[in-house]
Amino acid sequence: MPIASLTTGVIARIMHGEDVAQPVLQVLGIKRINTNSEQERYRLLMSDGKYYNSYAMLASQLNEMQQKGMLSENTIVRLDKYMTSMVGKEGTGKRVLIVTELTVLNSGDEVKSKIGEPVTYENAAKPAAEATPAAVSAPPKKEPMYNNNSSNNNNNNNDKMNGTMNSTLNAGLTHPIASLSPYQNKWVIKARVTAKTAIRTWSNARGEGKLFSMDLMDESGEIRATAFKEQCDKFYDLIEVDNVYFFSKCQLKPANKQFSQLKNDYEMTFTGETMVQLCEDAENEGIPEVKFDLVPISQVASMEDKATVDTIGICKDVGELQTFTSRTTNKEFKKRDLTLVDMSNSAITLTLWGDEAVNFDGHVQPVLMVKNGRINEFNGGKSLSMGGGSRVKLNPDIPEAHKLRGWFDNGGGDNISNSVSARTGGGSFSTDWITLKEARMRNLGSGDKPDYFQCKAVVHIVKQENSFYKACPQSECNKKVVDEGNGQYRCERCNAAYPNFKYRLLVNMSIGDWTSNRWVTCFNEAGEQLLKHTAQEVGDALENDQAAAEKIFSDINFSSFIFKLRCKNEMYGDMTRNKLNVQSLAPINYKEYNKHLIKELKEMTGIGPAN
DNA sequence: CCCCCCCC
Repeated sequence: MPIASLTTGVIARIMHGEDVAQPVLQVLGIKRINTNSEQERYRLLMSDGKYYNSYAMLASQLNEMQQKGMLSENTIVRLDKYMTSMVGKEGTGKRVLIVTELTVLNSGDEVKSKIGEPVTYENAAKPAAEATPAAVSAPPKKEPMYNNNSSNNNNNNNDKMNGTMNSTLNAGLTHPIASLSPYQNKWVIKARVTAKTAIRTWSNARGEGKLFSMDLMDESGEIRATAFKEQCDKFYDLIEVDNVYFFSKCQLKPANKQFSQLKNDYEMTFTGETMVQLCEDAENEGIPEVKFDLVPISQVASMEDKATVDTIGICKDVGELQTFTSRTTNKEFKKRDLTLVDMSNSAITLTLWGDEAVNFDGHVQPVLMVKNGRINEFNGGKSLSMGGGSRVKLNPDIPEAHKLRGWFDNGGGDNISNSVSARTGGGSFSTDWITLKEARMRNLGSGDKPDYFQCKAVVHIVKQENSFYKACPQSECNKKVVDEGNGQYRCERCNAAYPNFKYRLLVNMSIGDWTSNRWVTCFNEAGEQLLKHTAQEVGDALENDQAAAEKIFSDINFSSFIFKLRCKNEMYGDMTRNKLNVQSLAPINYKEYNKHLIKELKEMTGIGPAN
């Protein structure tokens, strides 16, 4: 590669405020800055062959280039994106150059030496008519700003800041969120509010107050912003989720990763000088909407405990508000459980917390779209809980939501066959993958308590005979009834006779995985899941329409599922038999199943990537 | 300057 020529003298122009596209510079040195946090920051000594600038910073998203050794001494680079800003107190501050995008044109080894005899740019004579940055001029106000409150009597200062922001906006000079850092404070971002918390109060040894926080997003990334006390009151009503705003004059600080899952090393705090201005729809171009990777509820059953998931469903049932005291923290919590259903004919519990639980009105059975719902496994069932980065959207205006609405309003939710959150008594740990052969070899089910495991298996034979029974119509009683032959059905448990009964399923079938095959029993709910028909439909078909029954049963032959099985020795007279009951079955989620296979392969061979 | 997301 020929050695690229430097843009001679450009550093003086840039540092006096001129915006020069793609200057070519030489790196004369780079070193890590000591910061209070663990954040890595690098300071560059850059030369244009005539001048050098020792106050250049590498934006943290470019740290990797330094770590890879791409920015060694003498390297020639092209600055594709950069900005300058004042650091430190007005008047005494230094102007720094922040590099956010760069391309290496020649490696340091290639160039070998320093080009020219550069001197500090501060020795350069300022241009006669200095190109003033647009941001410092004060054009007339364009729109009302939500800026300092009136208690700040420095009105001049306010006007200047209004001018600053508007003129920057007029010039289209907003900054990408990814470029924000504590090292420069003159910026305006244009960002969509993707989430907003309720106002929360705190009281601790260091004082008390209130706050709310919000998540902001643009094309380059996302950041959390928090407004305390006065700012909390001032901005809470103004900020609406999904709107796009211009923000400026917030304080940046390193994000505490323990509490934030947003992809940003920093977070920001509103200050007395913070300005927020609504950006009208017409100007929103390029600011992305939140993406929801919607997964059918049925699939959550085969996802990992503690993972997060996006899903959408109808709020079919709303639980009462519950209050309890945490045993570990002694704190009181409020929660409300909702039941979401979708067209996978599956139901899942979603738990709301705090004010969201108190204020939730689900009696109109709205559509709920959940972003980053946290999966909790409990006793073999999976439920969703709102936590850290979770958010929920009511009746979103998207095709999926309208489809669900139509489905549900036409009775779609009446025959939910799969309850993802149903507890199967499996303990709070996640279910182990065990093959059918291993289950035998390990004598699973021989202890006092049943054993639970899951496996991928194919349906071999489903027995039609005795696959259903007539049960007591009382909702809490599923006891088999005796047909008295006079149109009455007697339940021994309730000691009562009824004119009706309900069908219940008790399906025996042979399933096989790659190691072995076993006869297993599906009780009612699992049976409905398996046969994809309600017990009523199956019973009707078996009693009245043999051809329909034949189809229901043959349709599922050789289908594969992830089976969750309960294994227990049971006594039949003086015989002990090892019984397997199907707790639930789910379509194979290949992504999750492959994860399990890869893990197994790695354990067997010791070969493979970490994790 | 918050920072808990719990329970069965």
